[in-house]
Amino acid sequence: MPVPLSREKIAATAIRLADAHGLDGLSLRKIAKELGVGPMRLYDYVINKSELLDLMVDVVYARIAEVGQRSGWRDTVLAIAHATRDAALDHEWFSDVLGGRPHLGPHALAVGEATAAALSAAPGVRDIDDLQRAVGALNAFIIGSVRREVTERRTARSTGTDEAAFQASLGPYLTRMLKTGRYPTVARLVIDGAHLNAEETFNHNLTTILDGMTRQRPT
Amino acid sequence: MPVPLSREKIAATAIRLADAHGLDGLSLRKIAKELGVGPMRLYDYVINKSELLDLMVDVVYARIAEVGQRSGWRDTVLAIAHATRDAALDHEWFSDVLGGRPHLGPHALAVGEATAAALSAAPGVRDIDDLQRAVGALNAFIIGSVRREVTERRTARSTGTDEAAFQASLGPYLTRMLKTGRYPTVARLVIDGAHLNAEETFNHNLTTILDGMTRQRPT
DNA sequence: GTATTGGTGGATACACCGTACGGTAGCGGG
DNA sequence: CCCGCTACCGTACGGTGTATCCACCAATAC
Repeated sequence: MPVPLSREKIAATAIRLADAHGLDGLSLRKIAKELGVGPMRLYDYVINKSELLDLMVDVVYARIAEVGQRSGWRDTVLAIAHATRDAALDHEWFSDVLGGRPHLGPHALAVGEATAAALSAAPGVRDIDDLQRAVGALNAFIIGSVRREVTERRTARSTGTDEAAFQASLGPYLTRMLKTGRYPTVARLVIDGAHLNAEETFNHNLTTILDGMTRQRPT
Repeated sequence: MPVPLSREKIAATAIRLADAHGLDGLSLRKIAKELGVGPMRLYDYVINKSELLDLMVDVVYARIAEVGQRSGWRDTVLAIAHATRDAALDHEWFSDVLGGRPHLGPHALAVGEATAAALSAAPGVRDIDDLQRAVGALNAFIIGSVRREVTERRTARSTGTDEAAFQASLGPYLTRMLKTGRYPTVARLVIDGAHLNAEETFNHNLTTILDGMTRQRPT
């Protein structure tokens, strides 16, 4: 009644709900109720739930695209990668769809364009085949990293971070598994390795990959 | 009646159905019907659907683990990576859960152990922090690559591979977008770049990343 | 002024989902 | 022989996305 509803408003409240209760807790009925409207009203603005998801995704990409162009190709790539990671940490559901559907919204395309343009200016990227591989590798790394990190954060939150709660929840099974001695290296990683800073690790690996793929290869 | 049902049998038919109709098309009711049983019978073997998913995932990891140990660390890593990719191409739903939940089944742990053990023998991986980063980078790349490839394959299948069908389905929107001139680099990639062999690209990028992260860095 | 039309918003309905629950039938022990 | 227990199973509930129909109301035609 006050404001007549719109795709933007629907996407915004959908994002709010998804942030709060996850993608599984998101339903058209709840969105409609939040907007004080019957469920079927949403279908005047959106074809189906999948299109609504695309809408939400592109809103997030809009925020990522805001980082804009930096001075050098490398700074641009780093900025986009970190912005993507930040966005996924703010909207964990974003990591659930990352890489799972084609991102064709205008802002997603803008981010893709900025990334590709930056990489095409990198040394070692000589022709379009190089560029395609570089874009693929970079995006693959970002998608995988962000997914892993969000998943880790979720399990950490659900089990509790401290040693005791961890031992109590996954422990009965996982510690038994590790005690078998069949997974010594994994055991060492689990026991010794929880203290690494996530952003630092992300940045470190990102740097390594950029270095690796922009190095001149023997033709 | 004939064979009294078991976790393995349930997982097997669940995998068959998921292969055929995707993860969205998978339901406990359909699995039960396929087994000639009431839906609630499954709950005698499985706590809930999520545990069934974990079961399915670990069956796939069992196949990946079969590649076993190779002579050198590098061959081992390559074999595991390719086996993971192959498994995801055989079971596309696998890519949907890849990285989206902790993989704690025995076979998943075995694969993780083999990967970590191999990487710990790589040059340039000096302490456990290096190892943790290396494992993270590698897994991130694999997860992202496989997801991307499966997604591409799905959209290609749904739109049709040939130029005409592609132009007809995504064309009206995507070609219009690209015609705006705002995404010149993406346009070049889309128009010129479809012919790269997927496995080759995967292998190429994988090699690049392994080279990058096993190179000695200045302390 | 009245009848008709068009379009808009809502309620209802359907098919399906995961899963909680209550009953029943078969079987071992007293 | 009867009782109690256990293992199984059908039914039912609350939820989902979405198609369809219906009631209302404004504006037009006569």
